[in-house]
Amino acid sequence: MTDTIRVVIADDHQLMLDGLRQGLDSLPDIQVVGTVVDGAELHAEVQAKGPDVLLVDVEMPKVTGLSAISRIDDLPPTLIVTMHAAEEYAATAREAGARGFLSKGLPLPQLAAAIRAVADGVDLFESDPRVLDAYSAPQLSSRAEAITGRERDVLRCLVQGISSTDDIADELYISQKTVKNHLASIYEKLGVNDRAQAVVEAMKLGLDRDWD
Amino acid sequence: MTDTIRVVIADDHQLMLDGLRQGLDSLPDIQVVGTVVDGAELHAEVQAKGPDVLLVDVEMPKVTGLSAISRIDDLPPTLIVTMHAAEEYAATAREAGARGFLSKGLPLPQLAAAIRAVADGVDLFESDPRVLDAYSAPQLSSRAEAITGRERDVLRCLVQGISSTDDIADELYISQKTVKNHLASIYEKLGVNDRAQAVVEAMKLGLDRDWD
DNA sequence: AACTTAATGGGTCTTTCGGCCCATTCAGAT
DNA sequence: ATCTGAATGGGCCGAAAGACCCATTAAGTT
Repeated sequence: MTDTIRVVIADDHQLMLDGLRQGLDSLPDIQVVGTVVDGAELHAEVQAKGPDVLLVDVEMPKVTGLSAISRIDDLPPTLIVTMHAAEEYAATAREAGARGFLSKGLPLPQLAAAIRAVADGVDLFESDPRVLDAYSAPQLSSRAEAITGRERDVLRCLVQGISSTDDIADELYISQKTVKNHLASIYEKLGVNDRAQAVVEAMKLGLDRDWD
Repeated sequence: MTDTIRVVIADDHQLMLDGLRQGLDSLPDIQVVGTVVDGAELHAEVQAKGPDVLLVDVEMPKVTGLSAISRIDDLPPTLIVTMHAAEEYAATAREAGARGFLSKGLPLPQLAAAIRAVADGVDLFESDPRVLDAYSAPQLSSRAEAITGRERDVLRCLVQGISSTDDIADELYISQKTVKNHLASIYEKLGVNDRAQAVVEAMKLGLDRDWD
């Protein structure tokens, strides 16, 4: 249902950009559509990509994160991240139009939760921190939500390399026929028509993991 | 052939840790086996995990990266990373036993190259920067190396969801028979016996991407 | 009480897949 | 000049997979 959240990141450290891109892209509901290393390029990137959420580092050479976002007319929901736990910028960040203020000391799942929250219209400055709990689990797409528990078990077998009907049946203690039935349902729900494609889709949708 | 390089990372920013872990783990030849947020824990982690390479941030609260590594007896090849391009620490880093000194402004592929280089015994302080070029491509495992170009094409079709013999044949402009031949070779080389397992292995070994 | 859905199972039929035999061509290495 | 390996192709056959019908049970919902 929920479309994937398109994110643009601004940070002067390329390593941080690459790392965040990998981390966020690995989640089924978040997609990094652009990165910039300088506040000066942010404006153009936002216009070009039209992201749902902006992730901006305060500390940047030339144009700081805060002044960069304050000069964007149609600012998408924006999160400010900072190296230091410093609250000093928080007030200014809020004035500049940001929706939240985070430390880089947070683990990635919490960042992801914050992204989902602001994408949903939440203003983290005004909210109880506990609202994040509601956004901690990745939102699966409608296709993925339709997959039942037992079907997930079958998919997990597949991505573990247990691919033959017999082996899956042994693994799950059910008959070969039931395995085939589950697979047929999976094919229909994912819009595929064999095991190889099911594996690809399952990984793309993140159905292979039990949620962190 | 080359075993995967086991890496431990020390950085006080959890986000950076999570990001790097994702980024490096996505490479077929590098595996992050441990992370610490504080220099104080580094010693214990290194003893517990016995990594091939250490990746340490200089700036850390309590115990700095440099003092942390200098008190490790059997120091593995170590790279120091820093936020600032500052050369000030470089000399001290070298004395503390580090093999290289990098800025966080580098893109991830270059970090990966540096990791492979030091894992191979190279001392980046003493070497021409061009040595990194030799380590820029991920080292594929022996199984993966055996895969020929055309077989890779077939694998790429599979991970794109083109899984039936007919579709692959159309995609690659060859006969169905040739597709089956290539698949048979792939199965043998990867030690699998159907397309679904081949997809899983291809993704695990990183054979699905064209190298960055 | 009636309804839905998940999970389990059966049967049948056609298509596809994978294993095993083979040949030809061409490029590069010895 | 020979040899090897990659890439292309053929045929054959048994086993597996996928598509299509179906039923039963148990757990929730309304």
